[in-house]
Amino acid sequence: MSGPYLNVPVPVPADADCPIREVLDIVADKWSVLIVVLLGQRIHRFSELHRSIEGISQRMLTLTLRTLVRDGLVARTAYATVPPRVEYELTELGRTLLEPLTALDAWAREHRDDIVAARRHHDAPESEAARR
Amino acid sequence: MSGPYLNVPVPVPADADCPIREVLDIVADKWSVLIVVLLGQRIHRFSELHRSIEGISQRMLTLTLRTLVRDGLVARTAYATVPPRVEYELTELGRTLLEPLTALDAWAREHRDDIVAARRHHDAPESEAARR
DNA sequence: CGGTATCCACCGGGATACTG
DNA sequence: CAGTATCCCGGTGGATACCG
Repeated sequence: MSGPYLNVPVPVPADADCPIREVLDIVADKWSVLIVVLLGQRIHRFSELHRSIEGISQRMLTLTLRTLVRDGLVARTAYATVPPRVEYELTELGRTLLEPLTALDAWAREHRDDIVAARRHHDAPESEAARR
Repeated sequence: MSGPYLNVPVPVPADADCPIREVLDIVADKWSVLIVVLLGQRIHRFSELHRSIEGISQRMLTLTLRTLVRDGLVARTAYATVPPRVEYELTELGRTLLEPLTALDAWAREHRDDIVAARRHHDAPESEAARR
């Protein structure tokens, strides 16, 4: 863990069907990860998700959930009560995704300050020396 | 590792500034992860990246690299030769991102078949019984 | 409550041409 | 070689209204 580069077992991602591109197709959108993470904590009703995810529209919540169900990551259970009640939870497959997502979350927590610092340094007006 | 849910230490992601959303802002686009992964293997010249990432336009490669440099994940080195030569490599910070990305890649490799199966099952014409 | 349906604005991103 | 500049198309996703 001390060499200049981690020896990652990833081949060239430019291939026609490439695992990295596939996983990006699933999670690299605005809402999927947030939903999976929330469902990783407990079962949620539709309206609970709607309230918990600030800024999401009803439409996008529906569409994103539909895709997650289709991909086998989320299970949908509808109860024929009135008013209706629909619950969403992670499937076994969906739960396996929590591990890498948690790693990503941990990375974000550890390095958020570094990123903010990098941005500030980059956006600093021209010369890095000479302050007046 | 056998309970119904992994106990992930992620809080509600709906907060104003939330680590998960921040990391998504960085990697949840079409090209950033592919570039980081390629640079995780070795230094690349601009044209090497261009050839290695199938489907990327010169414009998007430039823009994405610029953002990655700004975020402190990638370092850019230009040599004043003619013709010019520009090399991109991961920074120390960028290399730390390889670990969670590798976890995500491993997940994709392990579960790609499950996802394909889930999709096929979901898209199966109506009734799961009765084949005629 | 948990959706659909419709309309539309925005912008990510491709194609192409040009430059230091 | 490594970009920049311009144009423009299509899909993502928000707002709103309606439905079972």
